[in-house]
Amino acid sequence: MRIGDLAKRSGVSVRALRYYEEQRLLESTRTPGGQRSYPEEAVDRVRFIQQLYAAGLPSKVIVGFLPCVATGRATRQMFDHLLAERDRIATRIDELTEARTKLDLVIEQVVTTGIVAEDPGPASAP
Amino acid sequence: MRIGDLAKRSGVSVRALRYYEEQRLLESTRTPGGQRSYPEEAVDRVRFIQQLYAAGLPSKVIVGFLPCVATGRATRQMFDHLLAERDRIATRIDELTEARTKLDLVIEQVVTTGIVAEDPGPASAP
DNA sequence: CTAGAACCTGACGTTGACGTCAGCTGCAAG
DNA sequence: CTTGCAGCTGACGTCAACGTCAGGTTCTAG
Repeated sequence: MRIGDLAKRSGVSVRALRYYEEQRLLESTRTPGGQRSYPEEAVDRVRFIQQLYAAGLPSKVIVGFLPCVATGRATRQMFDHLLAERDRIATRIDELTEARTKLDLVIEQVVTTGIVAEDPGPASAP
Repeated sequence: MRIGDLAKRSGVSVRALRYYEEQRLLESTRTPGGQRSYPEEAVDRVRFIQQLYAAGLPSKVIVGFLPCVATGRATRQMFDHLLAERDRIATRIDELTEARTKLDLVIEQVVTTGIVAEDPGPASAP
């Protein structure tokens, strides 16, 4: 598969894929002409990388994790790191849940207080 | 309350608070000497801002929301915007949950496959 | 009254994940 | 063969949310 196809199938830009390679997150073989070629599994791998990015992990951390993912083995240090990041994500989920709840409150407030036709202005009495 | 106290109490840096003011997220009165002074509610407000930041909302969007929060009123457009952001956060939560699940799988894999004393190296058979 | 901690503005630096542009090359179709 | 899209490298640009430094002012404890 060529880089443009992988980009479309995984939903990221061509530039992003080259960046991932630069960061050693993604490998490719090359055609005799020097063009990148990817196997099918690359699609899943890119999606996985995107998920970890979305979870707030920087590329250097992801690079450290990929061997564990591939082999199922890890040093003590990497294992602890895995646990720590898992907890960080869990915490993040809690924060987001709280934020969503607060937004829900605001939305409900707006619904019961009323939707206004024009700009409410700088919050003074009519 | 002075800026240093607010920083400690809300857990953000002094620089961040000045930045919030610059972005019109936070107001302050000034002492005759020109120093910022905050009321008690500022602590909650800063925490709220932090939560929205953590949820991935950029400052310009937050600025738009603050009037709704304060007044409970919104234009149709702002209301739709609120709903959209709420959904974005919900989606984000789902993504994070999936990422956590995947990390859990990796962790379990490592636990059952074994923790290794040294660097596992470039993934070859022993 | 004075030392020094806390504050002020203004401006430049940082970081990560790409976007974008330039200039060149590979490759499949007609 | 040539057209032209897709790909290549290299390098600079961007954007947000601050960090940090300089050079000066205000506040407060003693």
